[in-house]
Amino acid sequence: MDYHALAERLLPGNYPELSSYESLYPPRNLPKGAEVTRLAPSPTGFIHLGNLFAAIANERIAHRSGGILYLRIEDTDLKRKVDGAVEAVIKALDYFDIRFDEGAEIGGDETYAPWYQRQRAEIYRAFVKHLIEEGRAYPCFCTAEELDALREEQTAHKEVPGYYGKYARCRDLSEEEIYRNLDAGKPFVIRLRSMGDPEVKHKFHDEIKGEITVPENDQDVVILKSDGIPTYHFAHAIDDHFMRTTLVIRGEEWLASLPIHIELFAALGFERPRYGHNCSLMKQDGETRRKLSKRKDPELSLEYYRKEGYYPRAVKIYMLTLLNSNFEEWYMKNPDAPLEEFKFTAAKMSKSGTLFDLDKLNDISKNELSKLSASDMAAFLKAWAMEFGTPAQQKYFGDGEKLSRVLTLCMGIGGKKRRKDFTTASQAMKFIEYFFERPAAHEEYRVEKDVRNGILRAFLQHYRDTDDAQTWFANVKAIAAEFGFAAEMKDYKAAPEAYRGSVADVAEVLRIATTGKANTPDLWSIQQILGEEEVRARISEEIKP
RNA sequence: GGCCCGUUGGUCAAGAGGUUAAGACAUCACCCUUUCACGGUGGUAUCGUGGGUUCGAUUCCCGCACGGGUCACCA
Repeated sequence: MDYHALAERLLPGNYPELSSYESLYPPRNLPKGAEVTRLAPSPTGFIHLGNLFAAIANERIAHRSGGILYLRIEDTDLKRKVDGAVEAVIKALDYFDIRFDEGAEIGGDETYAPWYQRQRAEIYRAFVKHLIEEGRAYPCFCTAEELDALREEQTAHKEVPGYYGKYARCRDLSEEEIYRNLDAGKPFVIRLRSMGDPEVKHKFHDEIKGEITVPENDQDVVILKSDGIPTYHFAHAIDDHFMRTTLVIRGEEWLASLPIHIELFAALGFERPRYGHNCSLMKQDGETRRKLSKRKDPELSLEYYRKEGYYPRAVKIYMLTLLNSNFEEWYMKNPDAPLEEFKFTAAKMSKSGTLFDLDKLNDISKNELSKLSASDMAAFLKAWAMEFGTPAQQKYFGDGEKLSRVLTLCMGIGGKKRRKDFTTASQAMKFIEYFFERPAAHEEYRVEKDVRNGILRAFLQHYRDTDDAQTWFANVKAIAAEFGFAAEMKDYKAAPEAYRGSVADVAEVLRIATTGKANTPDLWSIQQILGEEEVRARISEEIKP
């Protein structure tokens, strides 16, 4: 068969010499050991923790080695395209300090552009044409229905499904049949003529998993779809070669198609990048665990964490602890060192699926937030409130001086121990709300109403804004004694039956009346911030007939 | 079902042919304390299973079980 004539018929026109692409996209001039990695999302705009997980690994490996991280958009499937998706991805990752050196909507070195696969159609076709000329690729006229029927038949006979060997009907079409189909205007795809035998296995070094065995591919996979756009597999081989990617860190779900990629690189005569297949982030789902899914787990979208007001650094630290098993230890030893100093390696990445643990994230968040200065905390909360907060919450930030006093108190700044009361910005808003508004509701009092009213009245009688903390608390103790509560906890513990309760119960009455909550930071300090007038008003309101 | 990957406490995990099998989160108890949040002390809890190799295996080898992934003109 005249493959050149066939190639010309299938993909007419003049394409550049293949070798010219090698000089058009020359090897990168980078120091030895520098890794070129990439993120290659499809433009659905949806980005979740799993994407961030992989993104951090790629970013760290590239930048730690003095290499390049670039963003390529895999838009070969039009159905997946969503407007503004690329900007959304860039923005979402930027929130976590993931910066690209070059790529779609980023710019940077234009040598390896364009970064949208749809704009690279010519390169793909040039190489597909070449494969046809070599007899390594052929047109296939099978319809979707025929392929479905084939798959069903194979499944029914317990055969491996797919387009291979004797099932590859168009593989050995005669010249005459091919041209008859073409003349009839039948749509076609281009398939790889696979030379592999899946019974033959090869050892393969995976940067994360170590030695693995990979069977040869025997599937005549589609490399060019009927719309003239390549499939992922083919675009991957071309792009990662010409964008000079050195290391592909990607999800484990790609391991199954590694045989295809290996054959493709070989057929094209390209040197392969190294690969590392990282485990997926799992979620407990009833009895079993499964990979995080975009459909079922909206709460795992990055947007969710932004809305809740998680501190981005905390999320990043949690991801790093999952990503590199020795990170946590390093971080404990170097709490103040920049995260960039950690020696991130692919080899230290986990081989097995990791269950996402919200408790752990929350713990890290709490700790990270507790390290912030009052002004950094204010800036973080404000940014959150302006985007997600209620108008009332936004108003908190109008009075900078008061806010600063509130945060100083709530975070225990200046004290011996930092407070750790909240995990997210949204929790923080709830935590400080009583400083800015009268409590909308009061938690339930444990002390009965008559006694309660007595305590509140007595407090109003003795309360002076100028009292220091000791004097203030001495007052509370006196009131406790007056109403039959133990003024000293020790006394109460020694003989609980001798008292109506303890000074703790009295303090609780005042606390709830002032803040609406049974649990707060130091009440004297809170009252100092609120001011005498406001405190009196709130307490008076709680004296109920 | 075929193929591939994986399996140390509830979770993330360190670890080496001989260890009291680290640490963190969670959990429980106690201490501190006017509440809470911290902080402190201590506790419960782990090598999937069967067979080898070996003086000795959680560690090395094989089988099995279990979990996961994948088998598109999606990526």
